[in-house]
Amino acid sequence: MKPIEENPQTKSEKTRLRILDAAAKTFRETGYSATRLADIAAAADTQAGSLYYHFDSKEQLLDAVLERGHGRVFQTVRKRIETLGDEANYRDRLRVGILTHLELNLRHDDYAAANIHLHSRIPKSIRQRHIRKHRRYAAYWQALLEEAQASGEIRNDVDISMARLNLFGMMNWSVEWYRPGRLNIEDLANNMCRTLFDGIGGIQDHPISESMARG
Amino acid sequence: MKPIEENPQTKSEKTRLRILDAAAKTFRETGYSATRLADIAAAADTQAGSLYYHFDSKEQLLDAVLERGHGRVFQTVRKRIETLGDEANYRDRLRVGILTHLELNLRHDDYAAANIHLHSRIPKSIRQRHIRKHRRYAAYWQALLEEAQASGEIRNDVDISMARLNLFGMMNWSVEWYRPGRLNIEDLANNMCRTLFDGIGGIQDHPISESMARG
DNA sequence: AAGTTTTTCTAATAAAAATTAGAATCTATT
DNA sequence: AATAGATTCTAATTTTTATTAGAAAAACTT
Repeated sequence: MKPIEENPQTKSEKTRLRILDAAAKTFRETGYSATRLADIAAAADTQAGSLYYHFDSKEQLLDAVLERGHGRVFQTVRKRIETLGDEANYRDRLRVGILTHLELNLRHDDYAAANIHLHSRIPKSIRQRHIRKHRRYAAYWQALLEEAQASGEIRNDVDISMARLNLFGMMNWSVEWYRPGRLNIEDLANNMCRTLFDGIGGIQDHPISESMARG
Repeated sequence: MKPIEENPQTKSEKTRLRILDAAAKTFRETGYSATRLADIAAAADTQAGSLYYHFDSKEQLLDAVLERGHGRVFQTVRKRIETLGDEANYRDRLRVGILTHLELNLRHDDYAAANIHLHSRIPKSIRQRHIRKHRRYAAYWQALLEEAQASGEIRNDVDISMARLNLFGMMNWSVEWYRPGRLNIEDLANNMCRTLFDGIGGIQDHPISESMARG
């Protein structure tokens, strides 16, 4: 099987891509185990048997979907942040990163969303490889946040790993609840960025509460 | 089929509960579609066929797991917050709520975690009923946050629905990454609470950035 | 246009898993 | 200890789905 072309030319390549799109969409909506090849075929307007001309197995189809999705998110996020240039502050960089991550996951890209959706539920056989990729992506954000802390834009008492996990939580959970239309993705990104940096608490100081004091 | 007893007495009730525990654990770890009845049976130390003496179908098993899990989380969170009494401030109430939610989901309760894990991927046949329950739980937190805002502990310009979704994101995503041992759940809860209220940003004011200014 | 290659379809086959039936075992009651 | 009822096991059966095989159709070459 040839690698997936970004710009399919031949009929075969176009069909392969159509199938892959259908697979991403269906996996995302239904989960890996619960989707039948017949579902994917229907979404791609073909027959289950025909899929085998382009892919060796259901598992390989999943592998291709995850591969493609992950690559695109990482590349796009990095590129858009780099475009801001060196003078940009970290808060802006992070907002752009958040926006890009959300746009890909919520609007453009079933491939990306499938990655999140299937996160911990991929069959063992292909898990290893993809977990490694997730780690690399996490490491990228980790570095970004650490630089932000070094620059003073994040307080020194903040645990960066924890901050990253909280941020990923906000972002990735949106895949579960977000539905297009009602809410603008840019607003959502700005909101998450603001919540992360400034919190939602009032201006006034909070007295240290009991359970905090003993901790 | 009788309702599930909280304190099983008869042999039958005990076995039913053992099976349900096994189902919750397995569903949580593997997802609904991907777990086989044989897996559940193995975890319950019995045979696949024997499950049918206690449950009518795999689907009914899932239904029972979700039911039980949801009920317990909601009840426990509410009770522990009420225990704080009227004089408690909202930040403390929320911290206790977060802690309880996390404890149930990360440590005690496969039933609870299965609820989150399967969230949007429950078979249509039983989805409706459970979505209604999730809504009720969400409404409880929504009210809590609205009261906090009314009391002044949350800024007036904060969109409470969004804040709730962000908080749920932090909490529920932890089910994907948390593994017992390394990190203390109380620390985690305190951290999330602090991030939500105070953010991670430095003390100094941030100049309003370009994209914010035009929004 | 005839023939060749590529692609897709239809209809088997095979594998996996849920469910059922009936025999076997266990538990409680007398 | 004998019996009846409850529970569990084993071994089918059925259902569902992935996968394969071979025929048909489409596209391309000469």
